Amino acid sequence: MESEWSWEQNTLINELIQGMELARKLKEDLRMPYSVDSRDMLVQRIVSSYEKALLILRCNAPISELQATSQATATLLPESPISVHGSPLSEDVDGAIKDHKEIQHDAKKRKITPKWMDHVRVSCDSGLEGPQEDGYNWRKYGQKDILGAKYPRSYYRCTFRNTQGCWATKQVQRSDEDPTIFDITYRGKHTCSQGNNTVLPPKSPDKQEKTHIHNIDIHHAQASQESLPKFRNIMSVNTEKLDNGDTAYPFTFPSTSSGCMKQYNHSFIPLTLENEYFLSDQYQTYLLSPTTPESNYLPSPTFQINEFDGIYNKRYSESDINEIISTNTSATNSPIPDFNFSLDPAEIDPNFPFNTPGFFS
DNA sequence: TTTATTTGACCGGT
DNA sequence: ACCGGTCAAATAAA
Repeated sequence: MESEWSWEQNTLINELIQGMELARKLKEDLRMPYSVDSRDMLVQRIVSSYEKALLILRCNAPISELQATSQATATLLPESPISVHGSPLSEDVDGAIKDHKEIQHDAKKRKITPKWMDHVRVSCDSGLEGPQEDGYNWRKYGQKDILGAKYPRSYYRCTFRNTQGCWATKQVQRSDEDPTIFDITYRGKHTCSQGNNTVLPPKSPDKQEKTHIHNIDIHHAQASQESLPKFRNIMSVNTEKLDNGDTAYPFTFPSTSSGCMKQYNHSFIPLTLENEYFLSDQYQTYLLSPTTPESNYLPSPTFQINEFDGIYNKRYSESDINEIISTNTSATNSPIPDFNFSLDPAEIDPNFPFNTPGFFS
């Protein structure tokens, strides 16, 4: 928790500094006669930076505060999950209820209590394979045709399930109505190092390259206003209040920080900061600004809940053993967040109490 | 050779 | 019996 907090502090400072630098760039840019697009992009990035910073602050706010906020604005479902989603489909609501029941049922059976669940809606146009990049390493373990659904549902589990006992899973299903939209259901919280440190373990250079190109493409498309890969991230979050009174606070950045978000006014009210935009303008399209590549690796700052005390007592397959051995070597690398920012004292108002006690309280 | 994906089989719940 | 979720052998990709 200590290192996590530190990470959040760093990220917060990073975002604030980034916002400040971008604002300065914008200021310079305004003196030039060119590139309105560039200005738009800068503004978007500034907004995004402050948005994330505020999100971090918010998620570290006292629980009661968060609760009050969410309950004041959200339409509550029966059984109390504060369900929020941007989907116009009532199916999501049903799914949330159903999953909630499943969780309760599972809790009886296996003594494993997934604490929270997100429903994230991501869409992208062609050219991108789908919402696979959400900052975590997933391993596909199944695919199933679902009754009444055009497209099959894919099942993923955390790559580190066996090595670190991380039981996070997700399901990805392409929307019937809009095939460019993927409904992603997250189950369980990451207890692996990528969840704890909220950074990805080092990827292979190859993968890093791919990701980087991916981001560049998005930036370029936005900057040039051509063939914009419209990342419409309609986030929805489902917070469940559990029997023991614990409340887990979902928090997730969009799988990409570039794109366009839309929220419908009849939907539930998410807890996430993005949705404050939706509240202020209930049918607003919000363009997420492109940010630095590393910001794409901002997974959920984890409110660590180690409820997954179930023991993976199934037999290991040969590939699993291989996975354990091979992944352990990389896991010991202790990935260190690469924030790629520097604190230039000259750039910061020395009177600004970044490090005063209580600033991060 | 290692790692990830595919896909039919299997399982438990309804 | 049906359905959704998971397993694991086979296969593909790196």
